[in-house]
Amino acid sequence: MFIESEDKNLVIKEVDSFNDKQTFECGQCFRWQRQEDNSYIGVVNDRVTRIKSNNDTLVLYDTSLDDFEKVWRAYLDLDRDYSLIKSNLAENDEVMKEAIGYGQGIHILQQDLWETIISFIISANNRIPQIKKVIYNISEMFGKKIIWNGKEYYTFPKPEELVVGTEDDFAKCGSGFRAKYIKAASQMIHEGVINLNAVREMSFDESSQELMKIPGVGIKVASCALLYGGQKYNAFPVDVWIKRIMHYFYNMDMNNVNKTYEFAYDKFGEFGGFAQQYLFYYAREKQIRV
DNA sequence: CTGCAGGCCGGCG
DNA sequence: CGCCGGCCTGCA
Repeated sequence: MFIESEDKNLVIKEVDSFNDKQTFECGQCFRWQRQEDNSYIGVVNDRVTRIKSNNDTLVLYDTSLDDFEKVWRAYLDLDRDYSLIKSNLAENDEVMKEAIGYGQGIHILQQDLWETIISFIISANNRIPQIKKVIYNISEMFGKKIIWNGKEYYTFPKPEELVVGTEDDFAKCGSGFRAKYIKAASQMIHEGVINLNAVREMSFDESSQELMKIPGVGIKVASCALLYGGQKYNAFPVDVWIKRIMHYFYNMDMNNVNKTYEFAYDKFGEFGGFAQQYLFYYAREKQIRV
């Protein structure tokens, strides 16, 4: 991988399999918006960028090299050996080989743990467009305004910024019955009842137990938050799509989620999170139904 | 108008 | 314990 600076843009060449659509639309993030030219604009921390991938080349528009090194390089997970992960998962598993073929360019973004906790609380029994809308509204109401290329964007509010919000405020953002969970999560994390720095150091089992002390956080929400925001790569979030595909591919019982979690943990181990992403993307692309 | 979405909670057997 | 109905809200 090497980086060229052209005008105000950065051109990253010989990237290890990064595909923008697959990465931004595999269900892990809610703040990337597809543009008319199929590039994606996203907000991370207090930075904004526009990204377009083309085979092994990645362009970040209106982005400085300094920001790339400080934010985007790690966030986009550009230094990981995805070829190694894929060959490990595909070994002796025709099903995974097939799934990987559909999402070869998926990267697991290294997001902020606090943001993923709130985002996936909002995701419960909800639809993706609505989840995105609620997160945008919350950012607009409680985050900081950023001007980028003459347009307004909003940071995702930090715990101290969100904790001042009332349940009613969150409901006005469209979060529905999850408003009380957002309120509780903000308080518990801001007051240190849940210490995210400590959570980051824990194993997946310990950290998920810790996060599930937050109302509105069950095993699925905890797994998502920890995989996407806590770099716990053995997490294997089981949602409806994963239930379907695990039934379809591995003959798992649709209504025995615990067994699916056990099976995935044993089978995929430290690569569970990556396996989940390939399976999820495949299931959605192929619209796998029971 | 019903049904339902990337789950979770609480009450019941 | 495991099971199951209900849940904000918006959209098909």
